[in-house]
Amino acid sequence: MSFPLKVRSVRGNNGGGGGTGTKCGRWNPTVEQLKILTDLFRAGLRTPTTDQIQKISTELSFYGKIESKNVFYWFQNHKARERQKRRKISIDFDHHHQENDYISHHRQPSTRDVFEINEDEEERVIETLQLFPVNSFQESKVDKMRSRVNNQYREYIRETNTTTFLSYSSCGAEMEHPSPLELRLSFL
Amino acid sequence: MSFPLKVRSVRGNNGGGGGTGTKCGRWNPTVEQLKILTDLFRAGLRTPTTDQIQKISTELSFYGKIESKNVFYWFQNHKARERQKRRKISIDFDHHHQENDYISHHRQPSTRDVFEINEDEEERVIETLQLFPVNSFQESKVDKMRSRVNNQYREYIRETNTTTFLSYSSCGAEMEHPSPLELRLSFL
DNA sequence: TGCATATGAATGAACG
DNA sequence: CGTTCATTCATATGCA
Repeated sequence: MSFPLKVRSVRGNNGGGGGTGTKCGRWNPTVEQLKILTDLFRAGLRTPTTDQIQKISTELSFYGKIESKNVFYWFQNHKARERQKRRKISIDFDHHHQENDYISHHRQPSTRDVFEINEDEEERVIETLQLFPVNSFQESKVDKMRSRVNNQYREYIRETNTTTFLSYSSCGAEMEHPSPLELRLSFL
Repeated sequence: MSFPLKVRSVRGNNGGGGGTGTKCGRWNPTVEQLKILTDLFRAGLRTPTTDQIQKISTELSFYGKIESKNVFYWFQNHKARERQKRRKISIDFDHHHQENDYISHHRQPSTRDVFEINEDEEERVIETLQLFPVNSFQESKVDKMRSRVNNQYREYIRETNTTTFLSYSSCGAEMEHPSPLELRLSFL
């Protein structure tokens, strides 16, 4: 089903111990966090940059304990699973081989197969996000640089901190929790 | 939470398939292999040369199926992830509560840092390893090779074809499986 | 209760 | 080397 309609039971204890559970096991997003993440994803964000991850993390930290790695993993997983889902579906669709015998022995339940074909269709990945107006004119430049910078300018990078966009005017200091997507996107 | 200390589970059916899994998919280090690799890493080894890779691989093959490329990738990944882990620590301070001054941390995100995953403290990188006396006399050659080696494994492969690095004349062509770290290091 | 599933986390492999 | 992708591991969770 599209995205978790499951309302993670609100474990109230998101304060001290871990926010994810009683014993600080693994992070478990709160509904607010999940909504924001999902919104961002639906808006086209797939592979946030480091700064984006940081900002998202910071923003989400208001709603509960979270680390940037959680945001990182979330996007990685979400993207991967969307891809995987699509892939399986297509295979199942055009190939459609039902090898009954093949499944002879127990297959490991660990392997996730995908079953749901339904999906509230996502927007195609927006190639050039316009979500980040501040960076807009620089973003493409940065993007291009990102991949090749490391070859020759490895040492340089430190200096060429291209990110000269500090325009989170409303980011953080004392922010309400903006509900609207628009507002959320703005802090990036 | 340190980390799960997952003893790579039962996939280990090291018999038929491939030693790494039922389907011989990708390599999965056995605990012994992992320990040796980790030891070497902790001892300061970061970017093994081609022959070192060969020797390590040979050594590890006793404990299970392994190819040299696995060793190559392992070090690449381990090094990269250690770095990104460390890099992240600097900015992922507690941001549970917003600082009023957002610019407090300025650190140039080289490209994409990720996060911190805590882990047992690593030894500092030993600048000049003395662990590998055998190669000492051909230091320069090794140095030259080194830059090529770490580009891509393909290049690494190419390298192995054209290079005359069969220089483990007296260095453990066939060996027992030494357990102690000292012994392990010696075969390099 | 026990399995199926959803998903956080980890890591092998590989790309640019 | 930094980044990204694919697959797997490990849990949490939902349901019958």
